[in-house]
Amino acid sequence: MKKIRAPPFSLCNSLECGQVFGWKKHGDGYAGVLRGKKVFVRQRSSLLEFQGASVKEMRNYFALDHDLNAVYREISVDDNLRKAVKEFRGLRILRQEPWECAVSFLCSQNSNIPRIEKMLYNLRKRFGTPLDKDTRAFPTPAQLSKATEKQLKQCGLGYRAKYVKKFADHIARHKDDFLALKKLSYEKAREKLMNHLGIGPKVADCVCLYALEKLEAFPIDAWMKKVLEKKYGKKEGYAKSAEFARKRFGRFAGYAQLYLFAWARSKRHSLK
DNA sequence: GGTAGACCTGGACG
DNA sequence: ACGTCCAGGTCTA
Repeated sequence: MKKIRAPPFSLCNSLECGQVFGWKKHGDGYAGVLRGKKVFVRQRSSLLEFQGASVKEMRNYFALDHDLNAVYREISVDDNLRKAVKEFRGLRILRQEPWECAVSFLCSQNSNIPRIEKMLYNLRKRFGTPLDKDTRAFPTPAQLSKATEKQLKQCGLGYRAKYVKKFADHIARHKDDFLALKKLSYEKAREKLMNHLGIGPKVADCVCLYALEKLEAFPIDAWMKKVLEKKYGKKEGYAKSAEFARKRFGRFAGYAQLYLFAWARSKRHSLK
């Protein structure tokens, strides 16, 4: 078992806050797939212990280079944030693989977490490369583009099947698109993502934040809408609300979003 | 540029 | 049991 010291870090907060869908509880840790390799990871006090990937890959994926204390200093501008940070300390915004992240959030629309997990599980099971007898990698763009819309529907995607199909076809033909997006500004990358059928403001922001390192992205979903309304008196549309958030929380607004999201979803706070 | 309805599906609720 | 509602939005009109 390899080890990295990583304070402040919380593995369960990072993997269970809803930013990523591919990890499964396994014994005292989690099992998942990273860069096509099966990985097991667990936390013991401030030590991140793992096998299946290199130290460098884990550092990068878990964003151990993010200076969380600096982030906290910038986003702790009111009581809501201070409480959320206190409760979810160590939660990090991961560097997900953009393709998998985009498909995940394409599937997430107008659905719920158990069902999203089921869709993604079905996609892996049916189209992913086997790694061992009970693990499959997330299907590549080429693998998914070979799937028919009907097969995708059989995985439970519903009307999202068409979106995923079209997106897979495009990415399979333009393999470097995500590399290019990473180099663009947040605004440009977001605009390009939104050109795809099925990717609107929210999904685009999720991909920007969780996979393209655009930490100023502030995805607004149903939960964030409630938070903005109940805690900040904001009832405006997406663009204005996001602008408000970026102005208030600064260049790490995305971190503020994820902490507020986790905090709202923990249900210890009435938002009704 | 902003806003109602429809949309696959399955689990929860009455 | 069985209809209705709703869920991490987006498209279309």
